[in-house]
Amino acid sequence: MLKMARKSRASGSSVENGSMEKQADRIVQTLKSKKLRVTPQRFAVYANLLDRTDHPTAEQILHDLNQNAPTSSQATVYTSLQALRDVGLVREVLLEEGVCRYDANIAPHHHFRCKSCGKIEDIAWEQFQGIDLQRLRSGLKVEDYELTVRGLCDRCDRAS
Amino acid sequence: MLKMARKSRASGSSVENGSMEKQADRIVQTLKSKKLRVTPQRFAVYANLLDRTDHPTAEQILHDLNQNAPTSSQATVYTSLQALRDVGLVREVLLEEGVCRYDANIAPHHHFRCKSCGKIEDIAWEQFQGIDLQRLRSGLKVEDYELTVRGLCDRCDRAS
DNA sequence: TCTTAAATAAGAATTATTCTGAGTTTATAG
DNA sequence: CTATAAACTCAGAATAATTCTTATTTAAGA
Ligand SMILES: [Mn+2]
Ligand SMILES: [Mn+2]
Ligand SMILES: [Zn+2]
Ligand SMILES: [Zn+2]
Repeated sequence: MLKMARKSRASGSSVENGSMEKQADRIVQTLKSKKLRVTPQRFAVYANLLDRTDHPTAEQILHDLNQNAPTSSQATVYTSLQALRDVGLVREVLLEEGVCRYDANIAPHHHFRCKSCGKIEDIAWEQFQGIDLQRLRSGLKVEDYELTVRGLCDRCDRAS
Repeated sequence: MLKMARKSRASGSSVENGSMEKQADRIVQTLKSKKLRVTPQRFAVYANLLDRTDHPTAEQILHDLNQNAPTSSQATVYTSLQALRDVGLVREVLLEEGVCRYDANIAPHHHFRCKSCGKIEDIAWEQFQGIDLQRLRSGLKVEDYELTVRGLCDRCDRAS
């Protein structure tokens, strides 16, 4: 069970290229910098999330990780996600009722969700500069904000 | 069980004032206009939601309605909310993981959520005019959007 | 290498929501 | 004012997502 993380840190086998190793090292350093122990399960969850941009659910991550060899239990995927969220390495994205999605992109950004296929896409922060939060009711102290845009993605728009 | 809706339509008793009646009539008309049958339970759910601005959960509505006499079952509160949402008379507000809140304010508006006490407050649509959706990646067809602002409310800001 | 606080995992528990099916009610048409 | 049929309600069962419990294992520092 430990193999994977070990392997990523040890100098790789024949087919592995250097960039994957470097990425693994970066993940290890990131976790350590947050005082999180580097376990194979936690590593796998975070690496998986960093590797995708589709804002998966816990269930989808679990399925993806265990699709070949068993890697993490359900409970561990949930607690890994909580730990990663608690230290600010991942955030949750709430756009549908009863569905909690996760995102390793912690830079401020907005989201677009296709009403037809459910696809979620990041919108760069710079896309919406003009937002003037000063005009909010006085008394409210703003810490952060985010825009949610809904509509049709390319594919679904064409199909309809 | 039927009493409440009947009473609201019949010419009122001694203590009732006219505006409550008118409000009840308006609700009845609104439901009819959406081709929803006017049942006491559905009326109660919608009236309750129109009467508050705190974006309650289904559970909170249920509790509120049944606090004196039994009014609606849990299943009925859920299906009433679904029916009201399906015809566009209420919308759901998703700001916390695993919590679905409801809102009878269907005019476009934004939300503020206090990170400390969880209070949710509406932000008028006009507050943020400057948002330029044209700058979105071409290919995405925008249908609507909403801003979520997080921070501290008056009370929590003062207390901290 | 030793030590131990932290993490994992299987399965039970909890919680929110939906489903089922039998009985009731609303709205309408005669 | 009835009769009728589709729509609705409700109790309780079912489902699904997430959390909890606890015994066992492990990462990482001394
Ligand atoms: Mn994102
Ligand atoms: Mn609102
Ligand atoms: Zn789509
Ligand atoms: Zn507050």
